[in-house]
Amino acid sequence: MSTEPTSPAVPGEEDTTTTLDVLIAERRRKRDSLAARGLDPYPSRFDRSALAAELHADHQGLEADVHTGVVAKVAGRITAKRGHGRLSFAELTDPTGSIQLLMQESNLSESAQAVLDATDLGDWIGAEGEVVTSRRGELSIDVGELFMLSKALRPLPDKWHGLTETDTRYRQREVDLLANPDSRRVFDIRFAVIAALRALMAAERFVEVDTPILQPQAGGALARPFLTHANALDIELSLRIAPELYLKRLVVGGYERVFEIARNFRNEGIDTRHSPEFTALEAYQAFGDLDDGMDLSERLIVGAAEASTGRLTFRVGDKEVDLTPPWPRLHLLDLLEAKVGRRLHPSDPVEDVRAVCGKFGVEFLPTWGSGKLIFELYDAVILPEVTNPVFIVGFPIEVSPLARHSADDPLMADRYELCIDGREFVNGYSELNVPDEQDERFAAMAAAGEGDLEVPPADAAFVRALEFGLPPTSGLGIGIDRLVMLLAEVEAIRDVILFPMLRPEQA
RNA sequence: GCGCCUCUAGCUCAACGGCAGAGCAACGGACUCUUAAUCCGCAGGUUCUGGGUUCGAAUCCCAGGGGGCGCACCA
Repeated sequence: MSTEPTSPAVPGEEDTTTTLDVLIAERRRKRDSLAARGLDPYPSRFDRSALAAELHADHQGLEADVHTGVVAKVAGRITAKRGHGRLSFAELTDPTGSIQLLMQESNLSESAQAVLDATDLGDWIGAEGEVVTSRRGELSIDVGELFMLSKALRPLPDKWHGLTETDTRYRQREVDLLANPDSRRVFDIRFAVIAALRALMAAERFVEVDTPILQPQAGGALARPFLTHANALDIELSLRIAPELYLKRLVVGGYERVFEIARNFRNEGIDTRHSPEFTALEAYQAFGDLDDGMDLSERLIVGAAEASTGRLTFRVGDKEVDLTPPWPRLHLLDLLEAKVGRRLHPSDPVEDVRAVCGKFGVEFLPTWGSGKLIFELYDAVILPEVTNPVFIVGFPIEVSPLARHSADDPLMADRYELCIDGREFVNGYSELNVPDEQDERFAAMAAAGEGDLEVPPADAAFVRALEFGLPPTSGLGIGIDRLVMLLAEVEAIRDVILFPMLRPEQA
């Protein structure tokens, strides 16, 4: 035991030892003290016999000071220590909860005592002993053997306040997860949602597939892609912005029900609701139309909510959202008529629709047609009013280049969006399966959006696939991150993404 | 991209023009029933970085960096 060299050695020589260095050195010293006794501070394995939650469940309602005669081996991180001389308490936390370790010097083996002396908050510890209750009635392990499973060299954040600095929480998510139970709760919901969606889709006889992320031409949405380069082929590639076109090619190929839980990449703004990489479930169902798609959306979201949280009502800000089905299905043009006081239609002269936009403070570009303007009006005056889920049905063809036009209206598409709390959660439609029409729409888009970085060139391979015949198909996409935000009741998309994109740390 | 806010000990936060402090964690000590244990003692700082104003700057000003929020684009 020696004093740490914390004082400057030579005048003029820079002393860069920080508090953190001293804390780490202290933990290294304890680790080395174990090694010196022949105790491996990083052993290869440990046999756990019980989880904290199991112990609490199996020994409910015991009196104080009870000896059960049951021996258990537990493992986890030390999250609190309370020493009393020759008696110590510690809290050991595993993924299911915490269990108290009761350590009496008289009961501890010699090696257990050495491990106890070398234990800091944050260490991975294994403990073996009888399940008892303390004199105050707390369920505990009366420890006989104690094992260092992995020595933590860095100190943990404050046990009471946790880690609050958002920067650190995102950059060192592992620390956030081990220090902040609420962060763990959010991600538990996320992965329960994804597992539930997979199970629900399997039950609906959808096949899960995976399609290229590196694509010669990103399509299926309007967005600026990330670009990269393939050395072997010496070609430019894009990261996908949506899996849509490949999935429909699989339906052409005979996969009548397919889905992909797809990471998509869009090289655009980052804010509370947008992340450059985000996750969407896209599903395509042959012989279905938009009503089948809305039915499926409803089953998936209700099922995922129940499986991950057991609830159907959620707080969002100061509002409550109720997901209890069935959800209303309302036509976009009807809603707009009620809101703006006149019936609008994509066939209206563009000056008329612009006038309505002006009246409601909706800004627009001169290149936009009546259909796009109607969509913008919807975004500005309909969406923000929505709280509980509502399917909004019928969108202008002008903003739906991959959707089938309505049977009775060539300027409107059989497309719907599911809106909750002012946001779009699902976008779905009856797929356009007429190859010539698709080709024309690509060409029209390219012409209208010349110079626009978001408009992709026509996808010839996709059109060729349509020429082999795409059956009538219902397609939909669900934003997983937003769904998790709703179910976990958090405000920022970065709180539901484990390692969100940030500027790299300075060296 | 533009605007506003923020950065102090390992963590959580004070000090807001006048000696940089507290709690937790650490370190030394007391304690066999605590559970945010308690008590005594001790230590811990490039106040994000660089300039400037001032007798004096963590504090005010300028520039830069990280992060957050809002607006715009987008899902």
